[in-house]
Amino acid sequence: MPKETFFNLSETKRKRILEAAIDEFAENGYENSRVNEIVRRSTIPKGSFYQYFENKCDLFRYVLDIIYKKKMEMMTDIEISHKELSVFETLRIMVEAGIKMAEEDPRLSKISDKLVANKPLMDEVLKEYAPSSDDLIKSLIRRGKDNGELADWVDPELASNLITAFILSLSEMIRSSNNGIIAEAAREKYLSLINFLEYGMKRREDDDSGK
Amino acid sequence: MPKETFFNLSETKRKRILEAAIDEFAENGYENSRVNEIVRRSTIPKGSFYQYFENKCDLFRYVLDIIYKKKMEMMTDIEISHKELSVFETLRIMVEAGIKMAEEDPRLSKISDKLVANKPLMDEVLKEYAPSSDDLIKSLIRRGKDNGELADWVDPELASNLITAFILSLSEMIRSSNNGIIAEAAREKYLSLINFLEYGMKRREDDDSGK
DNA sequence: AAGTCATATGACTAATCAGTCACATTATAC
DNA sequence: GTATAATGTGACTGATTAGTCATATGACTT
Repeated sequence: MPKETFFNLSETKRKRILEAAIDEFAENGYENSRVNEIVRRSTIPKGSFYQYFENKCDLFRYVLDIIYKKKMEMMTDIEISHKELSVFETLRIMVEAGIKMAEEDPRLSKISDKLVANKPLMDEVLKEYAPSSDDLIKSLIRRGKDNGELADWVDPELASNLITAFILSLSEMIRSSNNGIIAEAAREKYLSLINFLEYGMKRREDDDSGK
Repeated sequence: MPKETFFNLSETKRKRILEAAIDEFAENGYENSRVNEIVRRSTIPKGSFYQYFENKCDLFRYVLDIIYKKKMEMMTDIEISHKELSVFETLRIMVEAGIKMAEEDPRLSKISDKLVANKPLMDEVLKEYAPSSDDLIKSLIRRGKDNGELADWVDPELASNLITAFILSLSEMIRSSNNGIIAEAAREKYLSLINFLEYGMKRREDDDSGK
């Protein structure tokens, strides 16, 4: 968490610093982002940076926190943790929220994508957010298998990797199309791909599929 | 390509340098690998390194070349470019070759996985290996759509991303299981996942699926 | 006006790189 | 044996980092 001094700053200055940080993290990911650059872009002296933040990591985690809260905010009205929803309904909601994020501020979705793609860093961060070693999607899959929604042959580890990967690649497609029309096409692709996954993974009455 | 001086070296020394480089690249990927470390591990002076190679990139591309040739070698007996094979038969062969690689030398498969996961670097490298901007899998998908093997709704870009991602995650699973028995389980998962993809993506007689 | 405190500042340190270069050693030629 | 060329060598350069610190500024207190 940033120091008190940061929160004592005027909103405009705080915004300026955050914008610079988000730009830098979105462009380069955590490891390749440079404090010097954030400092240059937000026109604050380097010394001040370390008055506001413990270190680079401190600022990064703060940005992640903002992203996390924004994503959660976008999902609240649909009450994602509600048990009644099926695995794929939940996925559809998560995907819709992701698209909304990517449209609203592509930089934020880029930062989380870059994080998810960086396995060791992601594991580090997950330790804080998720008590178990499971991420959101993996636990969703587990629940689906437990309540018989998903076919027996589905491997939670593998399926969640697959789903994560496909969300990532779609998210990238949306971002690379700064054109709203193409983004609409990507939304359709998202949903058709979830249909595809549902079609392949759901448990059937005469269950023996996939194997 | 390494300089002539490198190829004039005794085989043991050349091996030692290559082993050190493969270790380093597998552990850290291209960008985070350090020439200093390669030099230290292979107990050659830094100056000599630059007598043998133009620069770090020169050595990396040479290692990639070795990996590429090894992978091709593993696929030759099955003649992958043969037109008769279906998309998913080809995929199965590629996956089998990938598993063989990962078992034989996990470091090599780790290097290529790290490369594939690094989009900008991968694009750079692809320019040299693939004349078009398509990688192997994307052109495979295109062929499958052209000859009516795959359903109309399949998007080549998306499908190849998806397949690449799932091969990556399985490859990682195999590597993380240094146990042969678990590797065998992963092989089964690989194949069942290709079945799953085939099941979902192939064109049906009464075609309207997935959409 | 003097004192006290939080904040501002940018030159500085120390580490880590890739890559170079002047000089040393060894092999080859005559 | 001496000249010439090829190789070996590690200290060095220059760039780029994250993070520090001594000092300056300004605001508020008495």
